Order: sequence, then C-alpha cells, then structure tokens
Amino acid sequence: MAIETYYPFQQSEPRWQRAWSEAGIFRANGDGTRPKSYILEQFPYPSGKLHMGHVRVYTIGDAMARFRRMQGFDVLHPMGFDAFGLPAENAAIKHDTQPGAWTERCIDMMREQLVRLGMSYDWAREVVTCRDDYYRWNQWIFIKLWEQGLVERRKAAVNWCPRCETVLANEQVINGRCWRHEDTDVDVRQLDQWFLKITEYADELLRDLDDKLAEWPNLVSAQQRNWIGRSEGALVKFKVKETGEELPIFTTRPDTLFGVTFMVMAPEHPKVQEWIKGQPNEPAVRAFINKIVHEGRERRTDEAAEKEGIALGLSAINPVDGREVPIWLANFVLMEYGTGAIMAVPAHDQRDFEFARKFEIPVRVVIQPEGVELSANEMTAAYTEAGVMTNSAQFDGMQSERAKGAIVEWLTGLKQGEPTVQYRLRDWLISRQRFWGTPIPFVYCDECGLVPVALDELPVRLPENARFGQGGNPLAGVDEWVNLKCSKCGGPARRETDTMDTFFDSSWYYLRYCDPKNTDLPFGAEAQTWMPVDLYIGGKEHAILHLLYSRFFTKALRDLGLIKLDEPFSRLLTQGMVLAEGTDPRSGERRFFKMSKSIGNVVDPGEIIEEYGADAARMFILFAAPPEKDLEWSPSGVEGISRFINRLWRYVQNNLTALRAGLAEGGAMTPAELTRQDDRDLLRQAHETTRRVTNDLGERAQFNTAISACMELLNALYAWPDRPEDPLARRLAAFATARLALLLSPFAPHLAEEIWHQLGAEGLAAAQAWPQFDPEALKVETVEIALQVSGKVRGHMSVGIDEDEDAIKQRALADEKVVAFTEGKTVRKVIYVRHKLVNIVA
RNA sequence: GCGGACGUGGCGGAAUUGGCAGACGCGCUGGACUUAGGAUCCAGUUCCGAAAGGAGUGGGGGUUCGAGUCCCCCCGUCCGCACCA
Repeated sequence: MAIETYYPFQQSEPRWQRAWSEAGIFRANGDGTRPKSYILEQFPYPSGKLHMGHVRVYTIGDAMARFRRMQGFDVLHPMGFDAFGLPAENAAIKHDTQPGAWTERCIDMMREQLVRLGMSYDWAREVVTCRDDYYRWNQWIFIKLWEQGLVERRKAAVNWCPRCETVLANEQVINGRCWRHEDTDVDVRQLDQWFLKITEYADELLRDLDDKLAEWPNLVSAQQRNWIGRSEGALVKFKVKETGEELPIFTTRPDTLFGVTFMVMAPEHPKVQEWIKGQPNEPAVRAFINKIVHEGRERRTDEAAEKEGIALGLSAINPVDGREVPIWLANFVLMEYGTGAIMAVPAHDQRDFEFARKFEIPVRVVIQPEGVELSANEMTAAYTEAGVMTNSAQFDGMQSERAKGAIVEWLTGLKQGEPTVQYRLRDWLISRQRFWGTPIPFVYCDECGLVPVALDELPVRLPENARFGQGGNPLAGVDEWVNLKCSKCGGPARRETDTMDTFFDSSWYYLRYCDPKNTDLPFGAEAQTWMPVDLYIGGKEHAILHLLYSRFFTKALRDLGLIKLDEPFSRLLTQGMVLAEGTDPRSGERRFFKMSKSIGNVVDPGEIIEEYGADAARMFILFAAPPEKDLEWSPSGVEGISRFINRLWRYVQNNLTALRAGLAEGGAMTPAELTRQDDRDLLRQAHETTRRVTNDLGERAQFNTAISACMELLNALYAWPDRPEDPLARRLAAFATARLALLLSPFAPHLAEEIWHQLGAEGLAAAQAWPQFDPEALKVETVEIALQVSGKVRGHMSVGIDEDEDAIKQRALADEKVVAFTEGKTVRKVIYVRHKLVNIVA
C-alpha cells in the first residue's frame, strides 16, 4: 500500500542549513594539501531582496562548488556585497536616514535569503565594499596607481547624467543615454575629472583575449575586442598653408593619400578657435560650431544624420604631392578619435563622398578596381575596396594593399608621417560627484597643490552626519570633513569631495576574498594560492564594464608587484536571463519577457521557496535550460520538479526498512554477485548515471542533462521489482538510492542530506567523496544495434559484445527485415560500426 | 555596415567524436485507485497513414555508405558595436 507523503522541506531545510554551518564544511582551507578550486559568482548589489536572476547565478555556482568540494578540491566559494552606489543614497534621501544603515539592513536580509537557498559559502570571508576595512584598500590602491602614473586628473569633455547628478564613464553611456536612466540623454561637459589610464593596457588587454582567454565565450571576447577597437594606420603630417602649422591626421588608408581633395576638422578642435580669430568668416564659423555642439552627441553621431559643414577659408598642403586642399569643419568628425582632423578622399570613402557631392568638392580616383574604369564624375558611391593604384605618382600600377605599406615607409623616410595604431578605448573616468562611494584620498592645498593622503592615514572615512536631499554632493556640505590642514605645509586645505565609481570596488574584490582579514595590504600571498578564479559566473551585461575593468586591474596590480597574475578569470560562464510570460503593454501580445514590474511578470524567489522549497527552486532553474541560455519560468515546470522530489521521497519512505537494512548489510556490490538480469541492469544504470552526472558537471557544465539522468535512475528504480525479503535486492536498492542522493546533492542539497540521513549513512552527504563509477559494472554482454539498408533503419538486432564482425554481417544480411528490402538488389557494400549499426548498401 | 549567438514535436529542451532524431520534463489522451481528484500509479503521445510504409531538425544545393552535426548559397530571430577616419 503506497503511503501518500510529501517531502517536508519546511522542517528539513533549516535543519541541514544549521548542520552545515555547525560542521564548518564549506570553509576554504588553503593549506596546499589538496588542489584548489576557486568558484565565484558576481556579488550582488544589496537591494534587500533576491530576484530570480540572483537565484539562477548563485545556484549554478553552488552546484559547481559542491561538486568540486566532493571531488576532493579545496574549494574557495565566497560571497559578499557590492554595497556602494546610488540606490542607497536615494533611499537615504527618501527615508531621511544614512545610506550605511539602509545598506546594512539590506545585506542582512539578502544574506538570510542566500542561506535559505542552501548556498555553500564560506561566510567567514564575506566582503562588503562599503565598510572601511574594504574601501581603505580602494584608497590605498588608488594612491599606488597614482604613484605609478596610472591615475590622472585632467580637464576633459565628459558625460554628465542630470538624473544621477554625476559624470559617467564611456562604458556607462548607452546610445547617448545613461545606463541607469534609459530615458535620460547625457550632456557633454568640460570638467576636471579623475581618470584611470586603462588605455596604457589596450594592447595587452586585446592580445590576452586570444592568448590567455581562449575559453571565454566568443560573445564576450568579441565585444571586448570591438570596444578596444584597434586600428592600424598612419599618422600623416599635413601643413596649414596660411599659418605654417602642422595638422596631423590619422588614416587607415594611406594608399588613398593622392586622392585627398579636402580636409575636415572636428568643430571643437582647439586650433579652429585660434585660426578664425579676426577672420571675416569668424561669425559664420562660430555659429556653425555652436549649432553642432549644441545638437548633442546623440544626434550628431547618428549615421543617418545629414552631413553638415562649413569651409574654414584655409588650406592644407598634402605632403605626398604638395597639392593645396581646402579645410572644412563637419559634424561627422569627432574630436576624441584620432587627431580630431581627417584627410578626405571622396572617391574611396563613403562619408567623404557624400560630403563632397553635397558641397561640390572635386573627386579624384586613385584606385581602380579590376576590369572597370571608375570615372570621378559618374560615380554614385565611393569605391572602398582594394585595386590598382592610379594618379599616384611612383606608386601607379601597384596593388593598393601593398601600396599602404610602401607609402607609409616613403613618408616615414621624409619625416612626413609614421605607422601608428589607434584605439577606440578611452581612459576610464573614475570620479563621481556623489556621496555613497569611496572618497578619493586627495587633498587640495593652496600652497602645495594636489596632495595624496598619507598611506598610514587611511582610510579617509565617509562622515556620518551628511545631509541628503539638498541637491549636489552631500559630502561637500560637511564642512568639518572638507576642511583640514595640509599634511605637508600645515596650511588650509580642502578634501576632494568626489568619490570613486563603484566599478572600482568590484574590480578587485575577488582578490580580497583570498585574504579578507589582511590589515597590512589589500591582499597578501594568499591571493597567489587561490588565484586565478577557476570558474567565474555572471551576466552578459558585464561583458565590457566589469570584466574589462577587472582584467585591467589585475594587470595593473601585477605591475605594482602585488601579485604574479595576468588574467583574473580562467573560465567564464555567462548565464542567460530568467524570463516569464507577460503581456506586452503596447501590442497586448502574450509572450516571454525579462521579469519586470512594468510588465507585471515578476516571480518572487521568496514565494517559490515558501511554496516548493529551496531544492525545487534550485532544481527547476538548473533543469529548465542550459546555463548560458535564457530560461523561461514555468509554474508547471516547477510543479514537475516538485513531483520528482516527492516521488523520490516517497520511494524512500515506502521502502525505508529494507533500504536501511540493505545499507547496513553493505550496500555496494559487484555485478558478479548478481544473477538476475534486471538486478544487473539496475546496478549498471546506477553506475552509468554516475558517469553521466560526473561528465555533465565537469567540462560541459550542463546541469539539465545531469538532472534528467537522475530522473531516469529513479524511473528505473520504480520499474524494478522490489524484493525486500531478498538480501541482495535490499543491498542493491540501498546502493542505488544512496548513490542517487549523492548525485543529486549539488542540485538539491537538503533533500540529499535528508535521504542520506534516513538511510542511516554516516556523516553529511555534502562532505562525502564524489561517487566513482565502476567500469566493470558498466559492461554489458549484448548490445542492440541498428540494421540499415542504404542508410535507412529497417530493423534491430542483438549482438554479443565481442561477437566477430563477419558473423554479425552474415546475420544482418540474413535478417528477414533486411532481406525484404534487399531482395532483387545487389549488395554492394556492408559497413559495420562497432556496437552501433550495420549498414547494407544495396 | 561590422561582430557574435541561434533556428529540432503543442512547449522547455536531448542527441558528448559524422552513426538508430526527439532522452528528460511540461502539456495532452486513455486506464487504475477513489466519496472526490488539480493527489498518486500505469500506458500512450513528431507528422501523414487503418496498416504496410512514407515524410521529417528554417529553405536550397553539396560531401559521405550514412548529415541536426561538415562545406557552399539563401531566409529568419535575438544580442553587441557603429559617421571611429
């Protein structure tokens, strides 16, 4: 009689969470007696509440960490909180409190939720970036980078978000809008700001994508490559005829130099202001510049935007042939790329072509494609491909690809140019005009200028009495904090009130986990033992931002002598989003969307844990899709997993006496001890499942197939005839059940413990060695093979495992189904694939 | 335009090295048990066909004894970058 029971997760889950914590089995050791494995998930912003995306990334990481730990690795699996940032400051304004208090409350709530999910973290290593035992090291690193020449304060055109009331890094501007405010255009302002010179590492950051990060997803490497944007070309020195000054340009097409018919400068180019002063066209040019600059970068860099320009009334001399060409200003030339000025070759560049046609500037063909005669007057588009050089003096007749090098070499000899490499990557603007971040540890002294705070005076703590909601940066309003005496001269000085971008905090936190209590250094030799992170798991949205900054930090810290390491994350897994069904507010269409309040399709992990338990939530998320793909949340899918859990639970309850006895009697067995075929099949399947789950959790990281293998084993247990009175069958059932518990423990750790315990097994399941499969038990005597006639399956046949190939072929040819399809035909060929099939070609 | 990912039943997804397409789960259909069933257990479920059989992995071609998988062309979806000289 079947007992109707359900797995009592409400009682079970807290019990095992307590047991794990008391046993301390998730502590990372680091004594070098076992191989290390560093498994890390991107730490959360402490909003106070986990969302499904968090559950997904942390479940994936936890399954991996538990698996590696059971495999005998010394696993470092830490957790912390990326706790500085705007939401805390906004909460402080709204609730008239301090951001620190609000943040700490949120951290406590999130930590509790993570514990309730059964995550196996080494909580003793928790890192919280808004505490001064962490951010003092931000300040320490900042000063070290400054000493190294990698920090610079300078005036520059920067992006300003009026909603955030702060500047942003280039990486935080998306289509001209703020990354946090999709509806807010950023302004460009000229401000004095702090920069980290990431561009000094552009080449290494690019190179190592290929050399050292071959295992990263192509998507991420490609996006970083694109963002760094290396182009090879030449710097060519044009000369302004009227002033005699040099006007250098960057080009990737030196082969088109003889086709230059005009030059274009960016409207903001500083030289323009000098050159037009007092000229008759000054008012017109100024009006043009104002118009373009006020248009904003968003409109201006839109490819569809109409080309606009004005002639400067000056001319430039082309160094290759001494020709004079007019200099223009145009909206499509940007100050921040190259030299802010370009040579224009309308015949061979589409932008230049459109501009030339609009303003009736001559077109000069210097590259001819094979077989076609280009005519400057009749062209309707630029010819941008390679071809044969023409109208190019001594280079005529040369292939244009070869001419690129030849022309640059010739110009270099004449000191009129040189080969050069340009990057799209800009320096990282790191300062923010906000309160809730690491104070930049510098002081402005009237006498001594810019002075770094002495290292032994760190941390520069945030004041606890700042007032919020007054507009501007609250730090600037705390007079007793801002004003101090200069440490050098004792005169009056003011603190820098800018704080650091929170991406600074997250660029090295993975190093702090290695040595979280260090009071002398941000991290010591411990980091060398644990690094690099063996598996890093996080979202694709950080493909450029966080992942590029962290790579840069690792290289910079290496060059400061803090660690011997080139790349922080050996392997990267970018997990997909969690989607749920919702109704499109515009079209009314029902489909899957990213969970959002506005669509109303948010599923709260707290409620799911409440209703189905942490293990069901974990297993569903791992089962529903491979980790890197988007996952469609399905209520009936969660039911399905819950059904599986209860089905396993019920199996154990219904057979508990026999299973306990079977385990006490020895459990494991060899195939030789079993005589019944169904027993041997079940034993084989238990080992086969072990093999598959081990393989899936290893290199493949395919949790969905691992879980389906476990489901198959349970199905097999149900199909297998229980014989509680047969000692051998008892042992077999106990072995298979205990094995299933261990194989499931990375996914459903509480259920695994509960079953392990019920069976009467010793110790904690999470602390057991990962099960091995017995190759002997995997062996079979016979195997089903397919019989094909001309590639189509026509039947099946059982063959002995060592049966002779010729014998198999003979039997296959005699098979009645085969005969039916080969009758009257000539058998031309018989192909045998061992243990798979026979294909008879007729 | 450049770069990346992808396209398999009603749905999520399997198919690991070129070898039996559709594992596992959802949903659906039928049955058992039952006062009841939205519980549980059992069976079935790619499509067409009564069956034999045929068709089938976005479309078209190719290589091969054999292609979801490799090659070429095309179509479509999603993501990133984009007047970058």
